[in-house]
Amino acid sequence: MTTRPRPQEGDLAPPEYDPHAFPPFAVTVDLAVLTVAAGALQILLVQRDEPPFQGAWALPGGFVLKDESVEEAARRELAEETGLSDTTIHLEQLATYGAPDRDPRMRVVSVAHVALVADPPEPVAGGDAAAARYWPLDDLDLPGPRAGRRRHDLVSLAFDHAQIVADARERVRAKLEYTTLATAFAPEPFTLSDLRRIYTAVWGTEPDLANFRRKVLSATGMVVPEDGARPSGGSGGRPAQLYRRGPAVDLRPPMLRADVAEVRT
Amino acid sequence: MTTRPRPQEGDLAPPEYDPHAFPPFAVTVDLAVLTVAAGALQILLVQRDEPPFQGAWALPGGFVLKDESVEEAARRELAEETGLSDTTIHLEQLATYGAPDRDPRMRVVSVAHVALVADPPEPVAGGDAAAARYWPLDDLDLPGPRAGRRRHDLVSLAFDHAQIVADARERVRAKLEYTTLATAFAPEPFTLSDLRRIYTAVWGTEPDLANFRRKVLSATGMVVPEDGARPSGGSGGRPAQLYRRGPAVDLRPPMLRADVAEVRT
DNA sequence: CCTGTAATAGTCAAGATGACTGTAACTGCA
DNA sequence: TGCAGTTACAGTCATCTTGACTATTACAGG
Repeated sequence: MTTRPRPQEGDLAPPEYDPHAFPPFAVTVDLAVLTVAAGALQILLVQRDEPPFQGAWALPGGFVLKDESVEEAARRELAEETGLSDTTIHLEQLATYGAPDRDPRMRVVSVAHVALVADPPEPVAGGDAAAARYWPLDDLDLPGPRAGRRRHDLVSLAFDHAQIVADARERVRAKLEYTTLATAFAPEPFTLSDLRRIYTAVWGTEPDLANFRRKVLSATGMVVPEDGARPSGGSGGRPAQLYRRGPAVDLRPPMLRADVAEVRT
Repeated sequence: MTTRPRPQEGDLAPPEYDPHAFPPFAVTVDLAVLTVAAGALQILLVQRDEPPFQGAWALPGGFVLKDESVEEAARRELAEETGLSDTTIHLEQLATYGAPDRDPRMRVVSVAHVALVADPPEPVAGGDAAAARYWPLDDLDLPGPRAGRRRHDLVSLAFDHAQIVADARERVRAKLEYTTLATAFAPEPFTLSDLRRIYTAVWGTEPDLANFRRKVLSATGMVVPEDGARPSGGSGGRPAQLYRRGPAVDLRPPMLRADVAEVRT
């Protein structure tokens, strides 16, 4: 049995109820705000204005306040950092990161979230950030196999945020397989080519054009055709049918990536 | 902008570094320790010995200590509650639950984990628990559709633990589809019938016998045959080939459940 | 009106799945 | 010893899905 630390004063724990001593933690939310732009998966980062990791790029985030839930804190930070207060934005919990030394200042447990936005506005640098912008994930120094880029060309991230970004990417890659989540990346209305470009950007491989169409259209409820106007492409070629997001959330059977290793460690 | 609470004294946050005020939280881990026994998916619960929810059944868990990671806390609690200190036990993070009122005593954020154990020993009731035992999930009052049981026949859980258990079940059901995780429920060595009984218990539906065999055996690295002894069944019938867990973790293409609704909200 | 480009439609073989039927190897009992 | 019951294992066949292609259609621009 491990020894428990001594009791701690705190206005949240009335003495008559407090059953045990407990160590106080700061709880934060970190946001992996992802979008697809210029054919690449991109993520919102803010440049830190103060130590530690001053000048380094980090995920936006902040403390969970006294009277809000973790989910509410994530929505609030998302609105503050992106200007997107839309409650229809896809936001889901990713995982919680709680190594004792992940923040040198104090004991912080961070609940990371993934948000998927279509066509976001320019981000605003908040109070504690020198700058804010979207970065292609291929430009970041993330754990795991790097595809032929030298390390010093890559942006390195503060704290354990590289791990969080890598986990977020894997989550999204997997979810494109067995959910209709790709539609959350596309501004409405969209064409099937738009949707395929999203898969290409996220997976790094290009699904076969005709088979992709067949799969998406046969998946009931993934997309619904937008009747009426089907504007000209603009760049030559036959104008495409427009679609909106459908009510389905699962994609069954899934659309599998080709090149995933069978054995993972 | 929300007003931030006033600074708080704490030995973890040296004043010269502390950049912001932050509200202190207790951080706990909750464990959903699952096993398959008597043809049913079962979960380890402890009976609470003190208020709130005195006498009610709850998930085992405890505080994350000052110098351990969240994962270490989960492993420690798992060993304390089940007597299983084996590091090979499958333990993964589920989600974090942080509603402000989830514990009436104080502000607690809990990182829930799922553990899968094969053939666990009798649990020991720890210091703050009156009893500890495995319960079939079908006997618990969980959110979501209840299959023809009257509510007052069911055990209700403390705090938001019913939601956590429901989420844990859905996680495990889904993971049996696209990973080889079912083997974690089976004591080694096991037969293919043992493995099929696990799918039956977790999903609530019985995969076709022959097709299940074909799928598992054609999935490279899911199981490896145990050569040598193939003991008699004991209960009549042809003795079965024995297997051990293979190195593969993913099951591609997945083995899909039949009856999942296409549209989820 | 011809050419380039992108969208859409269809074809065909290979692979995977669902629903079966048949055979083998054991135990227990008459 | 042999028969019935039980479980494991093997194989078949139609259907569904996928991967890899090949047309055809509808536009823009010269």
